[in-house]
Amino acid sequence: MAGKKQFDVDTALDAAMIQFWRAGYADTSVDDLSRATGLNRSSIYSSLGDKDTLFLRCLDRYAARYGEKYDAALSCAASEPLAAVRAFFDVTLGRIADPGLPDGCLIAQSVMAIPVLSPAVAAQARKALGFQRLRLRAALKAGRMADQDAEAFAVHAAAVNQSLAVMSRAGASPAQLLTVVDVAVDALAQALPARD
Amino acid sequence: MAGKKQFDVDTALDAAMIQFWRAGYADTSVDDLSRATGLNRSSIYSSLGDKDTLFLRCLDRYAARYGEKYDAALSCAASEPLAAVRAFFDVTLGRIADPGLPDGCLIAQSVMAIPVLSPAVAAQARKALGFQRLRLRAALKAGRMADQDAEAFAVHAAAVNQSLAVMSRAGASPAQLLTVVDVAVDALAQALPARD
DNA sequence: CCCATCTTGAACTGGCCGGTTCAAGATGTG
DNA sequence: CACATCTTGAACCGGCCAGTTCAAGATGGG
Repeated sequence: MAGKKQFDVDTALDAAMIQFWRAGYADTSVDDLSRATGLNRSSIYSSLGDKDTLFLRCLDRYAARYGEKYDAALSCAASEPLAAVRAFFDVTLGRIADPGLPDGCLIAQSVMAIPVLSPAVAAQARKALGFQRLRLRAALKAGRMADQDAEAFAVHAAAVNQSLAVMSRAGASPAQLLTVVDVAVDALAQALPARD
Repeated sequence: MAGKKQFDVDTALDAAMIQFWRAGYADTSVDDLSRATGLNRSSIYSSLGDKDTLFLRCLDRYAARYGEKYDAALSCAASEPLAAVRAFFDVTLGRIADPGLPDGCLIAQSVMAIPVLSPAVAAQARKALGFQRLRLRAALKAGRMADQDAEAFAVHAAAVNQSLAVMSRAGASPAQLLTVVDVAVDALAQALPARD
């Protein structure tokens, strides 16, 4: 297995991302990454970069992949704010329900570890987290919701979304998480007409 | 400094708790704990136990201290569910606003790290997290709210409360966190009459 | 005054950490 | 076949890790 061909970098990045996602930055060693990707230590350094660089790439990858899904869900129901929020939550619930993926959320988890992360990684995590709220706000405004309402709703929905990561990490059942979403959407539905 | 007297164990436990709270279990070494408490390595082992035991004690300490505050806040406004929920959030906001304490929440942070914690610690973290919801539910039921409404409200408020930990960890301003709470309480207020 | 008691600092162990280097071998090309 | 290219495995480095042990010293009680 040498000469001119290579392993699949994308597959390796996915494996590394899942490892970081499951165990966090601090509790993932280069050896863990080697085992997770099936790559040699040397290959990781030569092809994926050092631990910090690799984590940053995984964070970007995670943000890009699920960011697209959130965008797609929000835009499909852009004209109906409640449906958009529901679709937004469904992306999260779907990801959590996937048995092939770790619980929680790589971004929320990284944010919780900010005091012990490198400045570059911390900044990226903060940025990724903030982007969720901006996505929501943009979608709600696109649904012709008033600016300040869109901001308030986005803040609230983003908050509930983050709590799903915490609760799933604690082993909450899909039914419990669905309850959280239902109550949140219900509360927003009740608040919506009162604000119009 | 020897003979028959001792250092203050409570003070040392507080210092250890804050260290774990700031940096997390994985990123806290016994040396860090030694520095944080001002105690010698030997003294930590002889007086506070090994790292796992000490972390468990800190988790208990955290849960007991803030659990009492949540209970007190909830019971002061037991007859008025919305006021109780508001008082509940105020405890969290107050803790976050305290410059002498780390951001976030030790329990939420520990829950996020469950996959890499020892089973005993993981179970304790899960238990402590679940207790928040039970507190809220009990208080709401004491305020004569219907059982299923109390459960739904408790789930929702606990979720928002967890998200405050994530957001404060990301460096959110007190004003932003207050917005999250305001929107949540507002949404619950809108939903409340509709459910009566 | 003297001794039992407790703390303290330091050293040490065995192991894993992140990171780097290098020779050996597999591979496809000419 | 011969060669250049890339991967691979393994070893090594300095450092930090958790955990343990022990002699020296400070203290208070008798």
